[in-house]
Amino acid sequence: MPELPEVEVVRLGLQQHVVGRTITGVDVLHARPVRRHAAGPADFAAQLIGRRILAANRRGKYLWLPLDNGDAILGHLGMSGQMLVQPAGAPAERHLRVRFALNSPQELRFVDQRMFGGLAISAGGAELPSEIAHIARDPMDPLFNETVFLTRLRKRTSGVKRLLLDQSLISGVGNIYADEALWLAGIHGDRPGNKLRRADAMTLLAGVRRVLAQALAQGGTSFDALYVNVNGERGYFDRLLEVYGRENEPCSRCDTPIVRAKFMNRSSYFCPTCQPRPRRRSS
DNA sequence: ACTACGTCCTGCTTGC
DNA sequence: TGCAAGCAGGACGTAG
Repeated sequence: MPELPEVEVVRLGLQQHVVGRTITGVDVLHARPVRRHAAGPADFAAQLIGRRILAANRRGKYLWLPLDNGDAILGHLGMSGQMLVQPAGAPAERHLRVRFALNSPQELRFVDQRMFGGLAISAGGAELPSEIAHIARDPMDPLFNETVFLTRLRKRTSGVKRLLLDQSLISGVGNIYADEALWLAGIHGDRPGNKLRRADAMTLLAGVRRVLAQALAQGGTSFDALYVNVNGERGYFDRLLEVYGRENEPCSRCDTPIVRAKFMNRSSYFCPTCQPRPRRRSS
């Protein structure tokens, strides 16, 4: 479940190991992850041969690699995507989808079990791919406009959890860190945005920033091992999590058992004492 | 413009 | 033991 901290860890790894390299070969092993490249897998590969990678950038949970012809490789890890830097001769991973040979002993591999993620070429997208122009800046971005965010948030009628997951409003937050931030702020995710006082909204934003920063600070080791664990078996964020995945465990603030609820076909975790449910909207 | 819901994927876990 | 259903979930398309 890569969210901002995990994607940023990947970006840093790409910056270190891939930027400056030239692509000498592309092997698309499964068409699905390049589905957003309309011209198809063969064209995807052909266009990239010989291109040099100039940088590794991120907007929200999207990554892009600007190329020396003004285009960019645009990527999203989805739920289970990994960017791995491996020795060229290393055995193929079970879910290896795309392999990039480089002018280097190492190659770049896109591995993705569930294939919600993918790669595409963004024409002229080196600066910022037009495909992700609608994605808001993330709250750690120096150019994130706090005032605009707070104002927009407090005009919306949806529950704040849904709003935190709206990447056009604020990017980088997923299901896990949304729950953590709401717990930090003591706000229930069902509270409508337009029912938040400005101080509540600011507390919530502070919670988002705090949990993202803490997770990022813990996140450096995964890519050093050339492996980003996105399947949750051994996530090193586990010990930081206060509510996510902790159903029936005592809240660290008040000992009330954490509750799990269904939300948007997925789970939400919260403390019913620290995060009281809003009064139900009369219909 | 905003809201809400369904869909895409695979593999692990759960239940009968 | 076997099989099916449930579950995980980010982003997008669609309808209202």
